[in-house]
Amino acid sequence: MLSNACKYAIRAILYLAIHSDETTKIGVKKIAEELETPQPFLAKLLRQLTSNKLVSSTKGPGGGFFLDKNNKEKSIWDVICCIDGTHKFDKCFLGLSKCSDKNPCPVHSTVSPFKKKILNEFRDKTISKLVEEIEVEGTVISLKGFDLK
Amino acid sequence: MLSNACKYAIRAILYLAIHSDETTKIGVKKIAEELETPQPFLAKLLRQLTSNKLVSSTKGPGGGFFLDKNNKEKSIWDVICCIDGTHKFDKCFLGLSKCSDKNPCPVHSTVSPFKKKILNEFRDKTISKLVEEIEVEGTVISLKGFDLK
DNA sequence: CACAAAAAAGACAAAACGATCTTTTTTATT
DNA sequence: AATAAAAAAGATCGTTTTGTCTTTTTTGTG
Ligand code: FES
Ligand code: FES
Repeated sequence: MLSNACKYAIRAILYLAIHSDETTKIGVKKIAEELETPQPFLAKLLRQLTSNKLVSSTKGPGGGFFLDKNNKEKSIWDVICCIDGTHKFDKCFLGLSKCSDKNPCPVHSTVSPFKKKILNEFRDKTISKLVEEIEVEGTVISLKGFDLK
Repeated sequence: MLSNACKYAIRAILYLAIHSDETTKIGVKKIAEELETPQPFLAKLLRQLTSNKLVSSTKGPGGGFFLDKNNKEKSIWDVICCIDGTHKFDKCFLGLSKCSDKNPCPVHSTVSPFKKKILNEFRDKTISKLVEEIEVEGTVISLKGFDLK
């Protein structure tokens, strides 16, 4: 569904949403370690997010990445648009150029409701709202330190 | 979600399910034209499907691809397993190594139910059942000839 | 048998994606 | 001013995916 890049980006944003603010900035190195993602790759993604106003950053010693008030009002959907673009969600599951109720493919009726619902949730829920949920539900953005067998 | 290859394969199988049988075989050329897919690429995929018993074929003049009784009892899921493998459905939406209710990621609760539902439908519905539906509902596996603006 | 039609097989090319590395710019601290 | 820490920028590399091409094998037909 999403590219690796996009998954890293979303997790990084959530990490920043939880652990950073205007006065607590975090460097790529730390983020990459915590999320167990390739560091230079993540750096590039963070740049892209920063230039699209989804993440804030300051250079120099003590600098790093963080989310400000504005950034926290963005949504997962904004991140997806920024990194992957929307076409994956527009396209038909079987590769027809357009997914539409007008000329549905044979799996349209099973796939389409799902797509719409997820899309709405991703679009409507702000990062800060999502972080609230994370704190309540105890969900997880990294498996670092987990002992999976 | 699915690779291009897999989408082509599914559509090709559905095409064959509708238009072929033991006595009416169809060549790659025709199939590729009707589905508007790259011909040599599709040929390779059909070979793969054939060697996995999802499609039947005969060589020589008058030969071609077709679905026999057995082939029509397979499911979309079988095609996906054959071409893409299952890992895309096992993996977490945000890229955590395992998607599980045990250590859910922040979007697990919105994504997971749908994944399960779709997976079941793909697994349980045979190709022949699906073709029945296609005939009733008038869904479409190619946009060839459609005038989309 | 000779021929032609078709799939089977596999080598090869191009593009997208994933990831790394090096250099430059900015800036806080000494 | 010098230094060092950090992001910004961009060049580069490897792999996977996608797609093409050529050759071989099989087989029905005249
Ligand atoms: S038309 Fe294929 S998923 Fe909607
Ligand atoms: S754990 Fe992420 S989708 Fe299930």
